[in-house]
Amino acid sequence: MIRICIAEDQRLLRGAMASLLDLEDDLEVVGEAGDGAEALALIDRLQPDVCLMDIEMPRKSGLEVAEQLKERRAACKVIILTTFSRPGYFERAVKAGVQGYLLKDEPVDKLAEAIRRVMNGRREVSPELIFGSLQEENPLTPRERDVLKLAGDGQTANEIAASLHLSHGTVRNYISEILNKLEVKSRIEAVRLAEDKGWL
Amino acid sequence: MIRICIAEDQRLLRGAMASLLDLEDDLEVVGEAGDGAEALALIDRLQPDVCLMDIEMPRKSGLEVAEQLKERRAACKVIILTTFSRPGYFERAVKAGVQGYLLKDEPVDKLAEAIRRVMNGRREVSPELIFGSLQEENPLTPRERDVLKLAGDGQTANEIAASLHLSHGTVRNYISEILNKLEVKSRIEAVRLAEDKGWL
DNA sequence: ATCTCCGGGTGACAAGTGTCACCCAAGGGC
DNA sequence: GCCCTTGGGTGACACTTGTCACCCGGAGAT
Repeated sequence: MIRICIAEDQRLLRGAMASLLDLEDDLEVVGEAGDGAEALALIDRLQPDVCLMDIEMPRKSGLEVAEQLKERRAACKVIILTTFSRPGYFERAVKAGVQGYLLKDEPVDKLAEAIRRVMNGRREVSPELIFGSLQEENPLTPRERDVLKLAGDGQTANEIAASLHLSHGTVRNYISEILNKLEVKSRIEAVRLAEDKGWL
Repeated sequence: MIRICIAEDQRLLRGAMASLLDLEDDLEVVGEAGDGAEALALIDRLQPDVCLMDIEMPRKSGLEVAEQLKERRAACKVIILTTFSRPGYFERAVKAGVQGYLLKDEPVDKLAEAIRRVMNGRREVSPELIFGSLQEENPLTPRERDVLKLAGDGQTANEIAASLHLSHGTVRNYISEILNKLEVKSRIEAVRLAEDKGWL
């Protein structure tokens, strides 16, 4: 019997997946979590074989949870299950050593099969990921990311400078550099593009 | 037997809901669509009793579909099923005469019940909507919305002016007005806020 | 010990942004 | 006929943005 935890913030989808997986003879959903922090606690307590993990959840993202599980050398395997085929997310997930990365666009019947295959030591990845995203890695340095995040909140160059203890001019240099790395003409486009790719 | 169509772009959720609803004796899922245009065609062809409708879908949003069904005086009832409790969406849905508006955060078991109640002539609305959103109506005029949308794509005042056949100065007046209606300091914040509220 | 790279900084310029006061024409209401 | 609102416009001002050329000091490589 494979013991499963589900971490997913949309109650509807979470409940629906749990009901369906429970119908399978060899699968058992032992716990459900509605956010990342809860998921981590649940896995600690229940020691399931595998966890289906959404990425964008309140309190702690699925990627953070996966990273922390890796740190603690937890036995629980992780299958990321998300809407987004953002290259940045995928890259981070792989580095966190997850066993699977599936898109919510996959048909339901693939789900149980994927879980079984992962339990047999295989890796499961939705094909879109390999094509679309690989090798399109994050061109932004950590500092540039900091700047861009704040710009995304609508902060002005001066405000960003204050938040980051930099000078006003330096911030503008960073932004200028970001714009030409991303090949766009304004902060707004840069923020949109970076968010879209999961580069934050 | 209640005949149901499901319009939802996430295949996983769509499939899961279909399987679960089909387990109920009095419900039958007769069709599934992955985008708005497909949904409209499907409803035309199959004449189901009720349609579960996501909002943010490719090609045509669930709100557009609902509006067009109303225009054609279609018999099919509509239950909106979405992640977003955006006031603007809810308002539009009500105007389009939908019978239900549920959040994907609802537990699964509510779903079948909601469908039955709607078929009995009742209205079904997730409680969050009433509180959070009502009476927080869109403060933007149609023209202001046009301007803000383009600004959201990263267009400059001049570009927006050209797209809308306005003068550069007028565009800036609009933006200035938008900023103080929305009580924010920059276009970026304005775009974020408006998108978040569903005011587009 | 020198060289080069890198994070950070400066100053100047052109263009874009936000604000404000004010203008004009077309309707609507009365 | 008059008043008021509405959509659009102008011009000026101060500030912010984006770009560019160039400077500085510390760390690594050789």
